Parts: sequence; C-alpha cells; structure tokens
Amino acid sequence: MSDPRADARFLARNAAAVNPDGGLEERLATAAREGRRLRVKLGIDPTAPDIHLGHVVVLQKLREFQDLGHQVVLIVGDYTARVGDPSGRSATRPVLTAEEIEHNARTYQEQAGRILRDDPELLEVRRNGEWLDMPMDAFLRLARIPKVAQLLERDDFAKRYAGQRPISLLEFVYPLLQGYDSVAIRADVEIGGTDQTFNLLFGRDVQRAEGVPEQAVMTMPLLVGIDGSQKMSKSLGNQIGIGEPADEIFGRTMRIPDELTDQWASLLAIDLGDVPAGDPRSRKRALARALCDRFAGAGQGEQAQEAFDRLFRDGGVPEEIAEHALPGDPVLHLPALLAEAFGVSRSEARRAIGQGGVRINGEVANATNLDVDAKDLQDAVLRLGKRRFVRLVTPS
RNA sequence: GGGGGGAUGUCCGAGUGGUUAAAGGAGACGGGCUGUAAACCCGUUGGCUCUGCCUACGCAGGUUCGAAUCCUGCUCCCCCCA
Repeated sequence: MSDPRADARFLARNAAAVNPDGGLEERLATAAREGRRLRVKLGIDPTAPDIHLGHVVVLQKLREFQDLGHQVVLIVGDYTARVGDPSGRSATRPVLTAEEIEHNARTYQEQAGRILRDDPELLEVRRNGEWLDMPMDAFLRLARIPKVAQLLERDDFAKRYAGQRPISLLEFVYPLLQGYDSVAIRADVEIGGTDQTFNLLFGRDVQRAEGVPEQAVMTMPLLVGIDGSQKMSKSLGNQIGIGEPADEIFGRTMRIPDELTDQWASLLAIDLGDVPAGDPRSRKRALARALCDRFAGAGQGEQAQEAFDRLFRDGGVPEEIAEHALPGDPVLHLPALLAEAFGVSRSEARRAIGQGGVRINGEVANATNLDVDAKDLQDAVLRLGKRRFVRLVTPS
C-alpha cells in the first residue's frame, strides 16, 4: 500500500530535522511490515490553552501523519504543569490548580480538534499524571538515566551555566519526565519544535534504558511571529490565534514582513499555487485568505479581504464594529469615553488625542477642547489609531 | 555552615543625599511615507478631576529641610567556598 520512503520524504519536507537520519523511514517501514499504525507523540503544555499558528505547525504535521493512517497521541502535561516549569525564568509563573489545568486541557483539545482528525483510531489523548505520579523509588530508578554532563550539553543549560545563571534541579528533571512519557505510551515518533530537540532526543535515551524501541524525532522550525523576529508566542503578543475572527486573521497576517510569507506558507502547509514570486503583496494576501478559510471557515478569506480593502485601501470603516453605549450626560469628556470604549487609560487617550490619533466620524478630534456635546456623538464612529473602531450607541 | 553579589518604570539597564516621574536602549503606541510589509522621519510612553495634584525605585521603620540614594530590621533571589 503505502511507500515508506515516499511517505518519509513527504513528511520531512518542511521539517527542520529528523533524527536519527533515516529514522522516520525505518519506523514507517517497520509499521508497514507489522501492519500497524505508528504512534506519533506530541506533548502539550496545559498552561496556555489558546492555540495559535505556532502550534498549528506541529499539529498540521500530526494531521499529515493521520492522513497516512497513523495514530496521534497527545500527551497533556497535567502532572508537569502542576509542578510548574521555571525555565525561561518568567519569574512568577503561577502554578496552576488541577481544575485550571483540566479546563485548559479541554480547551486545547477542542481547538486541536479543528486540525486533527478526531477518530479514536487516529487520536488518543492521555495525561502524564497517569504514569508520572509514581513512588519515589521508581523515580530514583529513572534518575540514574540522565548524566549531568549530558544535560549540560543542552544549549540553554550550557549558556546559563556558563553565564552563572540559575538552573533548577526541576528543570534538569523535565527532560527525564518527558522522556518517560515516550516510554509510557510506546511512542514511535515524537514531534516538536526545534527548541525541544534536546528533550525529544533525550526521550530516546530513556526508551533505550527502559528497553523499549527508540522513537524517531522530527523537529519543526519555530514559526516566527508577526513581529518578524521572535518565535510566535502569546506572551510576546505576536501571535495569531486560530479562534480569532477572519478580519483579525487577515489583518494580522498582512502585517508580517514579506520575507516571512513563504516560510509561513511552507510550515503551515499552504499552497500559494501560481501567485508569482515577484509579487510579495499578492502572495501575502493569498496566504492571509487561505488562513482565514482554514480557521474561520470556507469563504471567509474572500470576505475578510474585501473588508480589509474597504477599510485600508479605500479608507472606509469596517462593516462590523463593536458598539459602546453612550453615557447619558449632555457633555462628555472625550478621554474618559475613549478609555472606556477602548480599554486604555485616560492619559493614554489624551496623548492619542494630542497626537491626532483620534477621529470622530472621520474628523480628527480637537485637542484643545476635550469636552464634547453628547449629541455630536450619537451613533458616531470613534476611531483610535489606524485600526481600532467603536460605534457609539444610545442605550435604549 | 562560611563568604560575596543583587532586588529600579512593560523588559533590559543607568543612577550612591537636592535641577529624578528617574539617563540610555528595547518594546509598545500615535503621526508621516506605504502595500496595516520593509526601510526611514517625527512624537509619546506611571496615574488623574492635567499650566496642577497623586503614586512610584523589594517590604517596614528611622536619620535629614530634603532619600531610589544614608542607617536598622525583614523578605526574596543569585554566585562562590565547604
């Protein structure tokens, strides 16, 4: 039926690396020979439930495995999340409660379901608390596996160690726990971002020590966020969530640097088809449309693009604008109104007004007179900066 | 157990008694140009009832006309030696 070599080549086409060389093809061939599905593992962190395009890169890859008949195993890191991960040094990361973790995990699962096939043959979801909540002696047995020198080879650790910056024992233990996940579920393949390379490869060591076959490891390049420099992440605010409205997806995609367009298309498995390479703007628009169609629904791309053009090319206003109830007073203090309507501080609002960044029905707001007659604001469209709009309505 | 270093605005990071809402940078935001790209230019960037007022330099107290800067206690963090 399927050809392991061709499948491996297809799957690896946009990957950063496959380890060991030829490992994926070997696993595919083994599975074919034994007439079974591969178990393809992805560990997910239930501290940040909202899926953005960065997650999609990996999920899309899993979907490709599913389409070839293989089984995806999502591992919710509920146990590890409860302990908290101090890496990255984001200081006061709160340790989540079991309820929060569970809620996040469900949200994640639900969103991932929009990319993955939700067929029990093809998708299994597990919690690592199922096996990590082990007795001390079992843990200590595992603790023999990693060698300190080996852990210190991990780039992140090596740098911090050299720079005399802290590394907690807990961080040292994480790769071991993740690796044990691979043992527990008998992973054939594990997927992750390139930042996970060490951990994924370490899973092989744990598997070997535990006497189970070693997984192949496929790492995907990290998707660069819309700021064009750092990896996409919610905490950096440079993400596009898959649950966002089409207009938002379209607009934010149009903001990425041109150089990112092809990389995004490749990692997100979007075919830009015949859009000429010499026309970066059209390529980006095609990408934006495709993303809208995929995550907001078929046909959304076309619509979002029209709205976008109306707004930014023709200088109009969006069709759908959030509404904000006008307070009843006869005279309104503009900074206060802006603050409420857009969720900024009054000082911020004042600055924006002073800089000509606020428009009422297209007219730049007067910076010297901040008090406005309420009747001049009836059903007015208030605009802050280039892309924030609100329609003022009278509460009935 | 011993010794040393540190905690400043969104982040990084200057500042060791007064002109400090606190240098500089990053980020962000507003404006210009434009393709909501890049590059570039200008401006802003604690809050507010805004020509002024309030709150701020880990926490609490003290010295002083005056403290982020000095003293005391506390909390937290890091490094080194053992």
